[in-house]
Amino acid sequence: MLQVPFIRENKELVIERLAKRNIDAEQSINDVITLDEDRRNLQATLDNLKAESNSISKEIGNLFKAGKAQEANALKEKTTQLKEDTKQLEQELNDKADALNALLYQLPNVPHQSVPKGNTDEDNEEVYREGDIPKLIDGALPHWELAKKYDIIDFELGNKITGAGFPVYKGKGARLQRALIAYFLDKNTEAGYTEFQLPHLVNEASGFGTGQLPDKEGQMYHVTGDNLYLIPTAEVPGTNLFRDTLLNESDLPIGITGYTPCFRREAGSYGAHVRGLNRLHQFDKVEILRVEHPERSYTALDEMVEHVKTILKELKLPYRILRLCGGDLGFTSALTYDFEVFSTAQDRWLEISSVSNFETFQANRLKLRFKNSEGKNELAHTLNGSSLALPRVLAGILENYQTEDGIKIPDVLVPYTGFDKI
RNA sequence: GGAGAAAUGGCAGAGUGGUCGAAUGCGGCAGUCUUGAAAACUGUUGAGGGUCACACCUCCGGGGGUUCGAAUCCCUCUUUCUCCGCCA
Repeated sequence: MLQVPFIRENKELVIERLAKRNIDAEQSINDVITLDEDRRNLQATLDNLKAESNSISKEIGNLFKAGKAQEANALKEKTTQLKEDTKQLEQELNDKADALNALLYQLPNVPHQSVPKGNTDEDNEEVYREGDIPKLIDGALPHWELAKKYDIIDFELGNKITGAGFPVYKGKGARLQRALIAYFLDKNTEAGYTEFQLPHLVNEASGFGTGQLPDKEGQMYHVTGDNLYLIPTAEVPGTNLFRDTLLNESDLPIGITGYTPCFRREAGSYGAHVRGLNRLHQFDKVEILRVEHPERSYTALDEMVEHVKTILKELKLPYRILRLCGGDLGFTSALTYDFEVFSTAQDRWLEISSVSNFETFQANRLKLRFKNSEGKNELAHTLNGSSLALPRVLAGILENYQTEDGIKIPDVLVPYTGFDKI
């Protein structure tokens, strides 16, 4: 959620930057400013009314104590009108605040100046590319065929137990999956992130804190019996660790990592591009999260990008990095870099990581602040990224490492798998 | 799941209708003393809004209510603890 004082002081900039998302926000921004002004005026009036009734109440108390019941009762009558006015003003104030908040919830984060204007993923800007695209063997197969051939992932079995998008990993497939999780976690802790194990179900307040709620509940599975949501990413429980938190400046930066399964309804996204592991309802992901001082959050973003690069380099997978354009940028993000691995057998790029700086957008909802050097409370910046999302990495490995006599395991993973070939 | 108890400032812990944003202790910060430190003593020390600064408003787990007035009474939700049941 954007900060009203920021909007007030940077009106033109906000409108201009939101235009990168192809949003004409002028009307909304003007409304925000007006509603906020009204709200503050109402608040001031209400405060005065309250001050008056507070002092009358005090007086009544004193009169009773002095044994002047008659005078006290006379004063009581005076408060009747006050109470009515207060009630009415409170109602008006609530209405204003609700209207203001409803507007604010609809406004996405202000994109960073480097974000290119654009509509779709075709307008994303490639900023880096590394790794040679391997020459495939004759008769190279896409990963869903390989999964069947080597009997390591069973999609039909998942269909039976749950439904489409819930694959069952078997044998070396399961072991490779576990190896990847352990490898990613080790790389992240080596880089200074603290490992966490987080809940896989979250309450409404958490969904709200990271921006899934309100409005985007369609992407999450809802457990109605207990009014909880299955997490779509570790970002939700991970970032909400810091909800309603006041940190010391010396606590920053904070870096955590965690493995969780992720559950996404992906309503309406069916078609040719969702075969195999490309898009699932349940998948595994290792996430990195940071809480940063506003002055160095973009340095931190660069560090996270570099970190993910080293992992992909070690895995020897061909990848590229995109700076997302305004139209493709997530609602809560100011700047996002997507990592994509090249899937040779499918001849397309697969998104395997998304690294974002949310600046104060989440922190404002979370009330995540730190006490700055002037002793004032200031919103911190939050960032997160995948390192990495498992299924598409797995797809990339299966397809790019296939040989005539099996699938080779990347060298760095062998200590984790215990075998070097499937 | 059943029965009972509880939730107060960084922590511990008083407070059962008015002068309580809240005693006291610990902790923190500043000072005195000391070569320095400790101890002792003195002072200070919650958060949010608002203001140039004051004033003022709000906050005693969340929400609602009673009352001129609520930390205190009532309803409700959540969480924690104890006992019983069940259980990886």
